[in-house]
Amino acid sequence: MSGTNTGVPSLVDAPLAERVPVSEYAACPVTGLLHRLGDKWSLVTLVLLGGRPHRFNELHQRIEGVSQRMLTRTLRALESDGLVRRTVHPTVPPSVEYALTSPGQALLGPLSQVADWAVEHRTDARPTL
Amino acid sequence: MSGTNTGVPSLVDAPLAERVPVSEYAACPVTGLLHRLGDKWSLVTLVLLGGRPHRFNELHQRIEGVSQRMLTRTLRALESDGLVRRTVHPTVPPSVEYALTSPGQALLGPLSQVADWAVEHRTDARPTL
DNA sequence: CAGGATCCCCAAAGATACTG
DNA sequence: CAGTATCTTTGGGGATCCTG
Repeated sequence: MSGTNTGVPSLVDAPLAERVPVSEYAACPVTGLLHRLGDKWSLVTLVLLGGRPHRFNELHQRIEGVSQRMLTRTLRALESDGLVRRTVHPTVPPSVEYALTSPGQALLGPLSQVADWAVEHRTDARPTL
Repeated sequence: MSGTNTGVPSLVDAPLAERVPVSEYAACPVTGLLHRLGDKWSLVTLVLLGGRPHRFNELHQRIEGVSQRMLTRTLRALESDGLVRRTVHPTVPPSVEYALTSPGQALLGPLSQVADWAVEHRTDARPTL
C-alpha cells in the first residue's frame, strides 16, 4: 500500500534525518514535479494530450483562456521534464505535433490516484484561482 | 474532472469536451492540490508529519531554512485543506501540536506513487539550487 | 502555423523585527 | 513557544506585437 517498493524509500516510510537539510528538498524531484504540475495549465494540457496527440493550435483552441505565450511555456516545460514529445513536421506552413512520452503516459496513472483523493476529499478551501 | 471513482484512473480516460471551459480547471481540486503541494515547504512538512506529530518549533528546527512566517502559512494552508490537524494545548507557555488527519495520511500513499515516478524518471531539469 | 520578444501586474515568497 | 506585523523581492501569468 505504501508505494511500490522499488528499493527507494517512499514518502510514507522515509527515514528522515533529525534535521532535514535544504539540499534534500530544494532539489527534490518530487517537489519539483508537483510545482510544475501545479501551475495553471500543465494538468489540463497533460490530460488533453493523454487522450490523443494535438497540434499547437488545437490545444490553443481547446484550452479556453490560455495565451499563446503560456501554452508555449507550458509545453516547453513539460517537454524538458520528459513528459511531452514535440515533433516538427517540416511542411509549409509548419506543423508541430505534441504527444505524451511513455513516461508521461505512465505518470497519468499515479496522478489519477492523487486526483481521486482530491475529488473525494473536495479540496475546495480556496476562494479563487 | 470526471472523477467517477471506480479504482479506474480518472485522468487517463476522462471524456473531455471538445473545448475545455475555464471553470473546469480553474476550480479543479486536483490542480489546486498540486499547486498547494508544489510550493517550497508543503511536501517536506507533510512527510515529517507523516512520521509523527510535531510541535511548531520542532518543525521549525527540523526543516532547515524555513522562516516562522512561511512555516505558519504552510501549516495553515495544509490545515484548511484538511490535511493537517492543529491542536492547541492551553498550557503556559502554549504548546501546539500538528498532526496529519486521516485524509492527510491517506494522501501519502497516492503521493508516493507520484514520488516513485519522479525519482525513477529523474525530473532534474531545473538548474537553480 | 507556431511561436519569439517585450512590457506590465500583482499574488505570493522571503527577510527581519516584534509579541501574547 | 508560537506565532503576528511590516517591508521587500520574486516570478507566474497575461496582453500585445512581431516573424520564420
